[in-house]
Amino acid sequence: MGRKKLEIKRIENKSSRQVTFSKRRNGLIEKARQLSVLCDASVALLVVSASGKLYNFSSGDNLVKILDRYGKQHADDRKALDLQSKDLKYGSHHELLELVESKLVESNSDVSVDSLVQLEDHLETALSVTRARKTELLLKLVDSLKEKVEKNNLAGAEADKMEMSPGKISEIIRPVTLPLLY
Amino acid sequence: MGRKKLEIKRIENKSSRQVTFSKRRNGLIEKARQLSVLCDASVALLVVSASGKLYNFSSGDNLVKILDRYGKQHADDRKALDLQSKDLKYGSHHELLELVESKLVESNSDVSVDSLVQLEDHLETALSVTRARKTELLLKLVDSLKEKVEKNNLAGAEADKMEMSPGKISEIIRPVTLPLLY
DNA sequence: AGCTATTTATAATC
DNA sequence: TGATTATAAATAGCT
Repeated sequence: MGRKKLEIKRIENKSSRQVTFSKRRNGLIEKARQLSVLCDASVALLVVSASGKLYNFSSGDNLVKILDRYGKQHADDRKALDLQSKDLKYGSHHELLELVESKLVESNSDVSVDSLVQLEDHLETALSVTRARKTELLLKLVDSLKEKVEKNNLAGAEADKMEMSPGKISEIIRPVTLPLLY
Repeated sequence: MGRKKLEIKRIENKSSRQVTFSKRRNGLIEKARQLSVLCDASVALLVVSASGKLYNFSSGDNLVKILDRYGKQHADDRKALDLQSKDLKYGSHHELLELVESKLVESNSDVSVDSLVQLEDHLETALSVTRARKTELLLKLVDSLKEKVEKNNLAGAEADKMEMSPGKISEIIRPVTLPLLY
């Protein structure tokens, strides 16, 4: 929808790829918002640029607000954060599945099966939104730690006793994450 | 972009809401696909209609293929499915966080912090895609259980010894899921 | 599900 | 970046 028809394949020119990314990302997020409002649907959208920046949208504002409360309560506390995500993430989902299965084998109603399938979808979407929100909380945690490090550098100034280059840190961490990324 | 300008608020007429949902959902998914291709970005999109049907898109095809291998190996086996999602879900993410924190407090390099932040984003996106895929596997599981139930009904035909209405099943399950959904 | 009149999104350009 | 504008796309209202 521009001056020329654009083929849908990777844009080779780096700067126009970036410009297009920025425009289309905004457009996509706006479309997602519109769909959720117009049609009363739950929408969760995650976009990560090639350079690694995260953008997201989710229609689950109620959920986000509740998670915010949790997050503020425990603020910078790592242990509390873990507890929260663990609680929200697994227990109930697993329980629900146990229930779904045990009830399914006992039931012979198509309608009930369909409603269970729908329920699972809702639950999974809610969990996805929850997890996206968790990312945001983790990013804030990282930022606050980063601030602390910067303050230490200004104050103590004897900070390079254990300095590590970006390269080295990457080497340590990539082996842990790669099996998940492919 | 239609015959009339449409305000962005819930469409009250049920059938036009449904039609609009169908059209715009397709449009949104196509846009998501285009963004991922044009700009080399990772995109994950989840849409759940008001009636509970799930539609999703993710650019993580490599990931999906690997998960398919896992899924086929264990096919209909519930225990294996749980093990799989647990393995993919928590261990490495948690380990990564431990590493990130311990290295952050020891490091004073902005660059390394940024690269870690990016790494976390990538990881979280990959996990989100993984979880979306898990939903699909769970849905297949439910379907296969449903089939089994149907077969039992055809064969044995003494199946209503423990029948349960849709309403009753909902009552049992909602209390478990609601705290997550709001 | 198809069909257009319109509205939107956006590619090129500045 | 940010604004402009000519065009391509998406889609609202009908059938």
